Amino acid sequence: MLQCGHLGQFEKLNKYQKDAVLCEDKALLLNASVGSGKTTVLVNKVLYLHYIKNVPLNDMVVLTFTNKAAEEIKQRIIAYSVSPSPIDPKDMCFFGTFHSVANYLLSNILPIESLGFTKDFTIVDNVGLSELFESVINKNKLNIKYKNNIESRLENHRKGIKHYGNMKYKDDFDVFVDKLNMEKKNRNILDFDDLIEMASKLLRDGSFKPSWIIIDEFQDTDDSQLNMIDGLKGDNTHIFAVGDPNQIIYTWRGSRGDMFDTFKERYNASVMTLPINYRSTMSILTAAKVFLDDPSSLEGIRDMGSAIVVKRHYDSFNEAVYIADKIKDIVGRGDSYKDIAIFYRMKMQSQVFEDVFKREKVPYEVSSQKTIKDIPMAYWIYRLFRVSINNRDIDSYEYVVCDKKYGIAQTKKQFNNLLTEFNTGDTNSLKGVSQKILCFKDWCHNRNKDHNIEKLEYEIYDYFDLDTYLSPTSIYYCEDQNIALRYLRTIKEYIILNNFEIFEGVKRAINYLSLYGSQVIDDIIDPEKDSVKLMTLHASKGLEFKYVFISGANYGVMPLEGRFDDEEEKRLFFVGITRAKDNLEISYHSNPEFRRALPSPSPYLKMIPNEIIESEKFNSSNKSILELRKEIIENINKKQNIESDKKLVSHERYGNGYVISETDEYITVKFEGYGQKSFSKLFCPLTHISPN
DNA sequence: GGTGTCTCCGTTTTT
DNA sequence: CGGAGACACC
Repeated sequence: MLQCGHLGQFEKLNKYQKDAVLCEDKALLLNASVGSGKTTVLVNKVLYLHYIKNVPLNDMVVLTFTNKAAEEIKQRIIAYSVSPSPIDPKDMCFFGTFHSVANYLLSNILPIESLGFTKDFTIVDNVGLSELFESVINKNKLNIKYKNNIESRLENHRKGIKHYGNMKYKDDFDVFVDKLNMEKKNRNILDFDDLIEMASKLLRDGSFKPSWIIIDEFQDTDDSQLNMIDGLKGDNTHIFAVGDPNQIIYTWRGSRGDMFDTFKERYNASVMTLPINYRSTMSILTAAKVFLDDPSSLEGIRDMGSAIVVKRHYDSFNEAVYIADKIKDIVGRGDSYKDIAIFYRMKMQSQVFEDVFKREKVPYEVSSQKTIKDIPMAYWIYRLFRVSINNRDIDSYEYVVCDKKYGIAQTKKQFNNLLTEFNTGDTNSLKGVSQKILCFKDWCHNRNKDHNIEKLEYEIYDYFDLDTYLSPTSIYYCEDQNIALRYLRTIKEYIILNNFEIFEGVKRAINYLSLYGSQVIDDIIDPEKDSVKLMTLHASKGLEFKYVFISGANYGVMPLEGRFDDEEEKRLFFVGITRAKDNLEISYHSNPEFRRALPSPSPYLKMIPNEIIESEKFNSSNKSILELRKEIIENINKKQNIESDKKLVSHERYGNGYVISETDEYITVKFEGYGQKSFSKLFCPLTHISPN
């Protein structure tokens, strides 16, 4: 069977990998060491089952945690598609994240009507969910305490914990939960958690039972996801789970540390291992092994390579300057910026690098967990479609009309007038965007079928007359137009792929895309950029780089002091060092700025054997360092002043103040005499005042 | 509106 | 554990 033509790939698999691919046990747990080619095994498993064992692709469910992982798997499978029996991407409809598979099942297969919803439900993102909270509270005049923490209170509630913390005085939270669930049914909307929960519930007594369930990164599974797997599993279903218990770094967000044991017991699973690491030099692996309970589960095949560099810097600023120089060296010797990454424990640690790299002209990119909300144009279009496909989605109507950049209503009064008109639904007297929204369905149905669907994005762009809202004079015009067209193009591609009728297609595409966040348009903003990558240790999981710098490995930072699971912190450090292919450099600071950090190195550094470490002497000859520091600090101050002068706000209690910082959900304001205060924007007691 | 008491948060983040 | 913020009570 191995000589089978289109599986030449098999010959490249090592013994362990091959065994795992060929194993047909009812339940198999593959313990895949770091860098051991687990995705290769997963992809080959699917190909083997499909081409050799004749299991149809749409009889397999392949589950991942991120869209990125799902896309990679699908792409690699397509790449092996061969001409006598090419793979139709449509057959991989059950390949995706837990959420997207749940979405597919609920909108196509499962009887969601029995839970009070219809198949054309809308998925709300977290912003939409917060809007819903607000409207439920206002509508029912509920007294809810700790409004900033509603989400964690809901999570507790779901787990059966009725009281939040040690809260002494009761509020209307129970009523709130009931009303919220009612409102969801009224509006026919589901949030991310609902997708998994409802799908699991309906799968359990349903008849959809695939032959194979394949799960990637199994160590990240949480209880609700395990429930969904349970629901999918029928008497004849095979389960194949791949993961690495040494890379459990997400227990704080629900993944369970004992998931491997649970799996073994519940499904009576056999266990195989993938021990061979192809990625890193022996020095790096030797360091990594120190952090494993069972070092024998990780074998290397590369030679020693360079020693691991451990360096002490005065502080993070000096380190940033030093690394900037070092990066220039590396690039000067022929490697690229994109071969280099810098990891740290906390997001705030990126700032120094950003400031210094900007000044030193080192191209860099901070891996920030962007949501679609961070790309205003994309989010606006998304909300425009939400209300266009569901006219009862008043929250979205408000968003579209009142948005400061693209909206048309400047005041609450103007909005209320527009809303009153909108609610009449009189498409003849309405004008502008309101009319377009209400007529969108008819427009789709009456659209000239002869028009080439390949141009659909431009048709829709013109239909909504988007140019009006993008204001052609704005400096963002071109970028916004690109983003808008890119978003529309993605919708079009989805419609073409699935051969949907236009309105139905848009409706489904919007749900599908809301599970994709900012990735929908990211690649146009950030095309294969050759830049140094800055990210947290958490964000580094799954990636690899030729050069890895781990910054700020001080006592108190790694492991981070506080109520933390030290074992998990250790695994996090392990994840960080095993990203390095050739060179690894770890630093700590003798004068750390972080409050809880001590000037001594992390205990983890002392665990690494001395013979593979090269501790360079601290280089203090850089004369311009003080000047450079001064210049950068001045720049930062100047920037902050300009920004803060612009945004003046007023608060009932604290009086006037200016905005220090602002995110999607929170706004921080400095008041005279009261200092800094942060507010949730949703329940924001602030009003803007003009600078004069 | 002020004061004393209660309660939470610290870090990481995907869908 | 300690500080900041939210809440209750007057």
